[in-house]
Amino acid sequence: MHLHHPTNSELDLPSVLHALSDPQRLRIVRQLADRAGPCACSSFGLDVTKSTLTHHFRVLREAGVVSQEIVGTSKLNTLRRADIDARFPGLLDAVLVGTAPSGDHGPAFGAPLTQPAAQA
Amino acid sequence: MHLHHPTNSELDLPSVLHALSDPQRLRIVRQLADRAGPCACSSFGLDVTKSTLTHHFRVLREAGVVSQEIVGTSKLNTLRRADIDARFPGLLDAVLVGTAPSGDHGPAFGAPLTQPAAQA
DNA sequence: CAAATAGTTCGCCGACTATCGTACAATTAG
DNA sequence: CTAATTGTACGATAGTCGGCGAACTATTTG
Repeated sequence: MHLHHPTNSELDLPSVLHALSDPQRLRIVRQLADRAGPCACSSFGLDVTKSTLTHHFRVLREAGVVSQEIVGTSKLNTLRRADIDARFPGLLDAVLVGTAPSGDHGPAFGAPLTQPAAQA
Repeated sequence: MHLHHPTNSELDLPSVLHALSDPQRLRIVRQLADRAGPCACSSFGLDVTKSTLTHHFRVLREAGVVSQEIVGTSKLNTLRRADIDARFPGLLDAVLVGTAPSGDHGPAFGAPLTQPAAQA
């Protein structure tokens, strides 16, 4: 099953900005940038259910912000940094700077990397 | 009547990105950047009604992207470039580069860049 | 096989969005 | 005073969005 990823030249500025305009997705992108390696969807400590998580990752992928690869039962996410930089130079850096932990209500994503619901 | 403008430190990244994630508003911002001077709402050649225009300018103002000043029957809009640059360095430049006329259906109204008010 | 793990899919909800049209207000020009 | 110009306010409408839960698929592991 091939997940659809927009090509480099298909990247659309309004779509990318929209993908980045949600706080949850912004947290995902910042963590992805910090970690600089593929991460499973469930490893971001977001306080939303799995289905909502699926939704956000699809928005990010369809806008071309992340790429996803299925490995086992996981879907590994990678920031498409080079592609976005090539098409919209400086955009990602600016967004990441503007999302710096200082001014952010940090979710302190050190502890609860588990789903809020769906377990007991 | 004082229009509400968020202060510099009230600028919120998701809100700004959301304001910029609409094609019409992106056109407004690009033109504002090109002209580098206050312009009335109706001088952007957008193919939407006046009420829709009012809506878009309100979104831009409430996100802190533009400032508005009432002069006569007009409302003059200015890009809050310095404020945005201070809070989110590089963001506006990146967005403006990514909005270059190449990929846009250029409005091509090179003529009426005149300010309706303030002179005659 | 059975259980656990990781995501997906679907339907639903409430809230918001972009758009319109009509009616209105305020200022400027004749 | 009477237009004309510029924008606002107020619905209304069709659509999107973020969120949930429940049921499902697929893979890995005991």
